[in-house]
Amino acid sequence: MSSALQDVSEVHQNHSDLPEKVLPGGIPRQISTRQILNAAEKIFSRDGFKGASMTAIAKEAKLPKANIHYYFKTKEDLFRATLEYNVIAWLSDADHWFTTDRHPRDAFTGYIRAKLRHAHHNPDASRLFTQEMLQGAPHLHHYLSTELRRHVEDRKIIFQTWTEKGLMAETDAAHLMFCLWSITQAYADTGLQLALVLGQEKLTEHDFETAARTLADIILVGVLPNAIPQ
Amino acid sequence: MSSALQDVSEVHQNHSDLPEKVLPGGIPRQISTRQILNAAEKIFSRDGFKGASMTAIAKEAKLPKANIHYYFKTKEDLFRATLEYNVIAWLSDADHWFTTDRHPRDAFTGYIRAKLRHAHHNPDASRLFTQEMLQGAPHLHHYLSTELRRHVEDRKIIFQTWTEKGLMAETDAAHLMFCLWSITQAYADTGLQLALVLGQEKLTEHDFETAARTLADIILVGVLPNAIPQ
DNA sequence: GTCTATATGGTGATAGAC
DNA sequence: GTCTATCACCATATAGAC
Repeated sequence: MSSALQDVSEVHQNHSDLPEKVLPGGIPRQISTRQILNAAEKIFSRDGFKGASMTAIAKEAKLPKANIHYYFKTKEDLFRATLEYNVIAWLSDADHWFTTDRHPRDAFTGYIRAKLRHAHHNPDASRLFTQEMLQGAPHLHHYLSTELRRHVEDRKIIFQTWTEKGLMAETDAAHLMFCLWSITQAYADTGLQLALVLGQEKLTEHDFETAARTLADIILVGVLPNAIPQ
Repeated sequence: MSSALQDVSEVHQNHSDLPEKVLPGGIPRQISTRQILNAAEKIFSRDGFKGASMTAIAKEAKLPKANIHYYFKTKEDLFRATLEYNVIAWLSDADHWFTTDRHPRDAFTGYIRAKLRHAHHNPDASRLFTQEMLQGAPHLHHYLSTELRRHVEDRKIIFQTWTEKGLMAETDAAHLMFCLWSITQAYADTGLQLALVLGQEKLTEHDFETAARTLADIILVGVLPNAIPQ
């Protein structure tokens, strides 16, 4: 299942365009496992690891409960597989926007828009990640302190380059990335509730557009140089 | 229990300085219920509504499980009470910073610092709120579409006044508040995991200080007028 | 008011027929 | 590979002794 960990650099709107080979085994096995993983993503994201039940996942996948245990021995195994297959690839998906040859203006705008698109189209994967973080990231501990940490370190260097070129104000990279990450995360996880506060039924494409623009406006002005407050 | 819904305008670091009368009944009942509610806050915030067990809450509260059911008839009742007692008051706690007579610079700085302090000192209440939002806010539906919506409407008017006075750039109030809210929320809910990414054991006071400063820097420059990007 | 003991139903996991 | 029937266990909730 380690192939699911590799960086998926193309932007995709759902999992159907992931390469077939990420799931091992024959065709019938692939169909069943994918069905199960998609169901698991939905149920785990809504109820958390403890709160989710194998019965609910089986019902969602329209398969007998025993089949789930045939493909994934334990609930724990299924959860890990769901994180790896549905979440981790998605996590680093918007990252190709940060390269030294880009202008920070384009990089941040592009990143924010890409992440918000993901938020809109893969709300379950996003919520699942948040659930895992809320519980203290027991399964992602290693991933956070290695791969994700490396990502942040890379950003730091790119930001420094931009700052030296005079393209960007001096900012703490880790906290800035955390800001961007948490806001886009929030739009995915609690967009419906935000709509409630706004007095709407649900978030429209237009709201995501407004969100992206407001966010980019705030971040950009705050991050680009030559803007002195007060 | 409706008295717990009222606005608590003073900043407090934990629940011990809430007025005694928010919990009805005699002294022994007060002691037990508070013990239970604090335990419930901790367990529900970690495991969610479905994931939490009455056994775990009882163990945390150091009381027999039957006593919990004596004071709060069902798990559902306990959850509602926990939200109302531990969360809703805390939610509107940092709001007194937004008044027309303040300069937006002071208002935003004050709000961010106050909210981050809460995040630091009441991580469980914060996480519990996030858990509830993740599950679609089934218990807070009414609160979101009435009281919280009114809060956002009030902010909108204050921001407009500031904009007219030339103290603030024109910004979408709802999305700006959502930004502020979600970031501070994220520091409370996933601060430990952020620390992991930063390569530390836990978030120190110094990190919260850096967070507050970075955040205020970004937001302020983006929100105050006369700052033209690029 | 407090707690022990228990009723009733749902849980993850498996054995074994097909 | 698939699914029915069933296991041992843990959940919420309550009855009734103190």
